[in-house]
Amino acid sequence: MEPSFSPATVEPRWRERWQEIGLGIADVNSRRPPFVIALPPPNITGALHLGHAVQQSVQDIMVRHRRMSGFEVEWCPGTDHAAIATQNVIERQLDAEGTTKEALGREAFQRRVDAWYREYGGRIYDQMRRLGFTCDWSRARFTLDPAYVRAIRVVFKALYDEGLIYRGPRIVNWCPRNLSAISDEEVDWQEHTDTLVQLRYPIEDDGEIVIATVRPETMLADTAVAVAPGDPRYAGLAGRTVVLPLTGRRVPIIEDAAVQPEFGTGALKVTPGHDLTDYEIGQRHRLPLISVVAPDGTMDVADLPRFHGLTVSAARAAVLEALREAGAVVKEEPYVHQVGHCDRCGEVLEPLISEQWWVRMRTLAEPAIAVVDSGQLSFHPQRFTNVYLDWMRNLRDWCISRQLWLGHAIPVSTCGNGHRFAWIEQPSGCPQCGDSRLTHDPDVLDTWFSSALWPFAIFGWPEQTPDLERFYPTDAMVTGREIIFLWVARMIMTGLRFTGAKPFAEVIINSTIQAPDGSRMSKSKGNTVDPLVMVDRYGADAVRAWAGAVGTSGQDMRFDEDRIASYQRFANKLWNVTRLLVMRLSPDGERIGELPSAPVSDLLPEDRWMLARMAELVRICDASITAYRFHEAMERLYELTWHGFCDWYAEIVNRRLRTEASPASRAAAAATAVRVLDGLLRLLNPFMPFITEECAERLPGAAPTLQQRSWPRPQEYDAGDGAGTAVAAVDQVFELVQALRAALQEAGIGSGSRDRFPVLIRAAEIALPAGEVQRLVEMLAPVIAVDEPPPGRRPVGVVSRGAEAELFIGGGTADRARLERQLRSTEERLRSQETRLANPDFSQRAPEAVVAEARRRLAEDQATIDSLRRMLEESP
RNA sequence: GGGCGGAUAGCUCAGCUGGUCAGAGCGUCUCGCUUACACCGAGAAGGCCGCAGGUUCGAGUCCUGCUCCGCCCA
Repeated sequence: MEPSFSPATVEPRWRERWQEIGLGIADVNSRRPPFVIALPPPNITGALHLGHAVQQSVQDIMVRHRRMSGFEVEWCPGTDHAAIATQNVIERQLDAEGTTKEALGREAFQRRVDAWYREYGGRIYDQMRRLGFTCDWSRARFTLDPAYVRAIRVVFKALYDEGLIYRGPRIVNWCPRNLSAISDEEVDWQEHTDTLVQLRYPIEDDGEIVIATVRPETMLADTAVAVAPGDPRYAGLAGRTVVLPLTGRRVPIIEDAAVQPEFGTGALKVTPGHDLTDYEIGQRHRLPLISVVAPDGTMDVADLPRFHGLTVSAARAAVLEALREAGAVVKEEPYVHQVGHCDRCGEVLEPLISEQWWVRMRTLAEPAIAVVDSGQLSFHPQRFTNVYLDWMRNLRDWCISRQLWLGHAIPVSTCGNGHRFAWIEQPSGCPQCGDSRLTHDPDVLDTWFSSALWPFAIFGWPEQTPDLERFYPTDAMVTGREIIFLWVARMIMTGLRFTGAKPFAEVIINSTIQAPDGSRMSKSKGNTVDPLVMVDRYGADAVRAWAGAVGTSGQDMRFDEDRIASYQRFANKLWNVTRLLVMRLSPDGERIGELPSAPVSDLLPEDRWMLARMAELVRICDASITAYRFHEAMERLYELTWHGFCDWYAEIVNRRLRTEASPASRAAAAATAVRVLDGLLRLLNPFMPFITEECAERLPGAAPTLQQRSWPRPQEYDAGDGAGTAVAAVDQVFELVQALRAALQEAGIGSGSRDRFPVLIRAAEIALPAGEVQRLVEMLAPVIAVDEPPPGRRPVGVVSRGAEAELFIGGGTADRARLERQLRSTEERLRSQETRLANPDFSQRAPEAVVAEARRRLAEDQATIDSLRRMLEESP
């Protein structure tokens, strides 16, 4: 084995092995209980980003753990056609070539898109494979697959026929660049500094009212002025008429609760055609709708040639200038507010009235609220339950149409006689009158409409396929919290409505990784981290272990590359402790053959200590993973592997195997070490699959993959009766060793000293025979135990929990200071324990076990103090 | 405006249902290339757990208020 672990040479080999044996491909006929996750489909045009790496690592950890626990695992991957994103990519290419999609025509454009999908469609899968994810690649789905398209039409038609999908003019977030509607959830709000303008509107007959606005150009479309009900400043004005400057249009003053009296002047210009809030006010008061902005984002006011055709921002300046001329401007001040941008192209969105397709959400939402409310479907961390419920209870109808060139065509046609109908198969005639003059709806569906069906459409729904029967409903949905509304909520609604089942039992929200300064990672800021660069730098195992350690903490986390590096070191450590055992125990230095098993009666205290610690670790890992606290499992695995197994146990085993210990002791050490390492590798496999496979292959009992081995059980690490005592005693010995090392170091003797110093140990409080304590201490510190003080040397006193020792270092180094320091801190702890016990309320009200423990510690500290005092008296 | 989350060693973070819980990694300091590992080993320093009250025998851990920071919704 090489002296250090090299991910770059090891990883490809295991990727190939897993592929060869079909790891991840589920058998629909298996008798094992199923465990199923549908991968939230990434955008097919995208590359793997850090968020994916974390989220998918979490899923792979879950899936690998279940596979070892006896489940038939189906982790179904897929990609999403991401209509707007893809269209933008292709349009940019065309632009670079000096042409446009309109010049190309729909068919040629579609060919370009298909070519793009062919070239990049598999890219993200290749990237996922580099991280070792064990998806069921044989079942990979794409939202434009024919079967998937059919599922979408079936859903659309059902909702349409039920009246839950309708077409109508309403206000939408309009992207003037894409010339398409955008859903509320795809609006990217950014802070802008604009000018808040106060405008004087004359009231008919007499008086005036001053309103505040950041969008003066939309005053051309005002249809009312609103004030808060009961606002004393405007008492009696409701019902009167305002004459708008510039247009001279007469509009009413109304009262509406949506008006915030503290904002601006407390009077609001109402422009239902160009503002969402105003639209709702307009609905309530039956105000007329006026549009002054065209779909391309220019002013559409033919009767006002001064403004007609200007862009909105040019019009803003022009209208303001005209208002100044008219003397209508009262005040202008800078104002910071949030402006909606297109998530995909960054363009400022224009709220516009537009004819669109909508889904009525109310009836779909009710069961989706109930299933979460009743606890049948739960969120982790739990607090996201309310985020979901609040949103669901205030749902607006969902705009599902997009004016794009690619995506799922809205399956609706209208015949020459005006009959409109939804269809599943492309129709040749009107089902009502047979007319064959059909016009298809030109719009396509929102991409989220298709993702909403993901958990069941991937398994062939609406056909009753064996996959669907076996793998649906799924067990868990792992995703980011920004996706709760976009996906999760919609999946729950459609799942319940169309399959009668909740699409997954649990929703696990993974942590969000922020840039090191705490800001959001984004491409535009250029502060993103490429997970594959991290893989190149530290290895896939390190990236995954890091993801496991941060992915389910429920907290946002600043990116810290050093933390990934620390898992690279951990992988190297694991490699080297394996290397140690292989070098000691294999004839060829490459692979350990079968080892004789050691009976419990042959185990030495440290063997039992190691086994008991291992059994405890298995229990902790089980509990943590079950509760989705992967960070806890990873932390404990790291801790015991490095600081339990490598630092202590392997050190001892190394010496036991090299010195002339008895054959029984050698066998016990070898068997225990290999058994524990094998267990650690299995526990670590979900987190770090490559390194663990590579190491496990060199141990007895290797399988083609660790994924075919079983998940460790605590009973495998039986340490015999009284293991608890052995653990406590060995812990005490280790503490004694540390105290000795510290004293030696203080005397200028490093741990690597070739000299061995005599030590006289008194360890009556350690529940081990004196010989055992001496044996362990001699293996772990540069000392040699003696029964009598050697003549002519002054001792250096050492006290630890349950033991004291005298070290005989030549020359007699002064060490009173160390003992005094230790005495002070022990006395301090003793005093606080004393006051605690002296309180009668404590001994009466606290649980007995707590009180007993306090007494035990008090006694322990008292003994330590006694030893320290005596040593201080005796030392010069 | 409403809601949620955070504030614990220099940095990034753990601390489950209140009783060693004051921790880890990185960084810093001191030794050491001891034939598994310098991607290492040994030792050490470093924090009144944001502030103020309260509940309790006992509070980073529960309650209230406040101050900053972040996110979501309107």
